[in-house]
Amino acid sequence: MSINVVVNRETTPEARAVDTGTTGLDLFGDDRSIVAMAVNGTTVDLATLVKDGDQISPVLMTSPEGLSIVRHSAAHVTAQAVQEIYPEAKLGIGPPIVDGFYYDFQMAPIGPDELGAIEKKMQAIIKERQRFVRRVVSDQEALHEEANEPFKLELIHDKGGASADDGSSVEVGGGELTIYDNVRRNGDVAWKDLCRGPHVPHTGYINAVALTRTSAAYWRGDQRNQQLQRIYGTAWATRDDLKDYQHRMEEAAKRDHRKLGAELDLFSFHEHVGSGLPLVHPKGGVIKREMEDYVRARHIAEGFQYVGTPHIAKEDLFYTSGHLPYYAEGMFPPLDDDGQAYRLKAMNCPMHNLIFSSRGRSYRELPLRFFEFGTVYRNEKSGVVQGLTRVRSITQDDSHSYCTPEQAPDEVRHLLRFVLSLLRDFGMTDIVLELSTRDEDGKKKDKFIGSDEQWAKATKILSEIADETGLKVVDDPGGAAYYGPKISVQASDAIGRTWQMSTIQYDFNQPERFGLEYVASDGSHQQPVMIHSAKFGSIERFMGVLIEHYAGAFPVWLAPVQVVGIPVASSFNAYLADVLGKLEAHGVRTELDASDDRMQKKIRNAQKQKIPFMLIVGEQDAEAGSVSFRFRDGSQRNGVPIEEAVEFVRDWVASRRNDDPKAPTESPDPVA
RNA sequence: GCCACCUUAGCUCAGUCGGUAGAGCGACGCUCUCGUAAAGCGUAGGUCUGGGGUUCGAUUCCCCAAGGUGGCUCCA
Repeated sequence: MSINVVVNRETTPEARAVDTGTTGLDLFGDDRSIVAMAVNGTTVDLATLVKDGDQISPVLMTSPEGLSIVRHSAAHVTAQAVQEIYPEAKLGIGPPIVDGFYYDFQMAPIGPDELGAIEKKMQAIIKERQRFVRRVVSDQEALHEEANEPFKLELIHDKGGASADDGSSVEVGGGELTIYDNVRRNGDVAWKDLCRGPHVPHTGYINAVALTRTSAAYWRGDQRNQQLQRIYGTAWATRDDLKDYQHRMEEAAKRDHRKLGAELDLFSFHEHVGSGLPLVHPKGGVIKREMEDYVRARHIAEGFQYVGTPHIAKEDLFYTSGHLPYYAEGMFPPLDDDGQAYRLKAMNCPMHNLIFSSRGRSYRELPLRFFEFGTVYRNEKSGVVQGLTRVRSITQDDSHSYCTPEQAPDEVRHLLRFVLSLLRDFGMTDIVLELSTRDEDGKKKDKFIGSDEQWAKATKILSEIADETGLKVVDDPGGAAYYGPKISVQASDAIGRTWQMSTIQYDFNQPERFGLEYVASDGSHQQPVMIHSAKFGSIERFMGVLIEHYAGAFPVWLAPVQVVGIPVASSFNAYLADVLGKLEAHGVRTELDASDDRMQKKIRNAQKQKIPFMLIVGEQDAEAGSVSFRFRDGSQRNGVPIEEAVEFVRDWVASRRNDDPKAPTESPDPVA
């Protein structure tokens, strides 16, 4: 194996001791390890990197570890630039994160306008190629050196209390305190920061960095603490990588469901309705209806019974369920009707419980599965609503399975398999499971009800079944519902962002609260276990995710308009209308573009609407009794006899396939 | 809920250092009847998000509200 590296032997004493016999190699590190960081340079054999028994770990700048080091170093340069411009700014923490880094400061609020000046200063620091020099200090020295940095002092006292998003401490670690100095060529220390490291050898390694946004963030992520100003940036090994990243962000913005929702006329929001309350337009309605129809049919096939419940109920019901007071702040305030308080429902389970208990239940009926599209209302805080992915009226494809304790594991297994198969039917295949459990270290223990034994048992069942799927399972301690642990399904969209979709929750509390029971085979009264599950989580969110997943180019079966007829001139309208009529007889959704636009313009419009089939007819097709296809990918299939074309489209629509129709590729040279 | 930023025609955006506004697309009308991503000409369309204040005068400056964007916190 060989890597590309560049040399500077003066970085550390350890590095100086290594003579690799090559040029262009930069070594840096600390007492425990020496690291060679590679950039685009000459190729060096790794064997030459071992000297006098020292093992040198090579880090490619483009590797995850290398990028993380580069980003963390970029965070330092950001902080250095900020303190040069705003000397009163106090340092929080500055860890690397996915695709970049941030640094928190206590300072007057800044906005995007200030970022340009900071970036300019950073470029100057980078140009100076200031060396990052690691220094081990005693607690006393650290306290003395960081006397002007109150947040760092707090970290020194706590020895590493602050953690980055990934849970690791970036400031303090390994049992000893270290300070990194940024040293100029002439030996002056330009800046320093309490930091665990490691860092790149010098600031010149940070050659592709950009500040991206500002924000406020609570010190140590706790709402009770003061808010600091956070500056986010992105950094990459090369400028090309940075450009690629920026390009990816632009592409992601293009498929933003909020933008596509307007462009494709799927849904809208109106300030007179309220934040987070979507209005579904006819074309969005088609998608919603197709989703619901399919999901309803699948549920019925899987043994669920379709039920219906009202949107409001007397407040007492939610006290019985425990949602009040546990979930009070997520619910809308009470509606008063002559002294009787009603609430908009924030969940469907209490009402399903009442259907269960409406008559005596036998063990022979179990598992009993109720399902509905229940719209629930959650009073999300003003800052959190976002497009369709975070709304205040949520249509859940909600089901509750009531079963005997013995049946519970199989029911969970059944539900999980069902959920995964449904997601696959919608083209979502990149799936990660999350196991949300009670917070065992007790910080929020009062948020959960039930005995330790119940929790342990339920958690064990879910954990084992999650593992059975062979999918990646991520732990989410403290993320459980108040009544029990849950498995949630995170699906990735086409550009790799993950979204929480489905959820399967094990509930031993509500059956007790509602006094649910069934008569067992021995005549005794027993309490069922209840399993909540939502397959899409919310129809709205899933629709938003689907829009982004397909970038608006829905598979044929979901496309609001499946076929558009485009006449070359208006004299072919009647001919096309006839063809479209044949398709509609098979349930195909069609439109005829009879506008005054040129054919080219109509194609452009259909293309922008991402309609899967364009049927084009001019004189040639009209005379031949045929039509010509143009597919979304731009490919064509011309002169197709009408009957064949109708059959082709009909079959495609009926198949619910998720791939995209296109012209058959030419067979590769049949004669030769 | 917190911080920053944003809100001008249906959409995307100019503009006014305080003197009540403009383009492109879209819509509508007319002409053209055309073979695979934008024909030409014309017309209509705005209490410059809402309310209050400062001012002779506010779309522009200040305050409040609503809605949105990016984060934080939260998310059954």
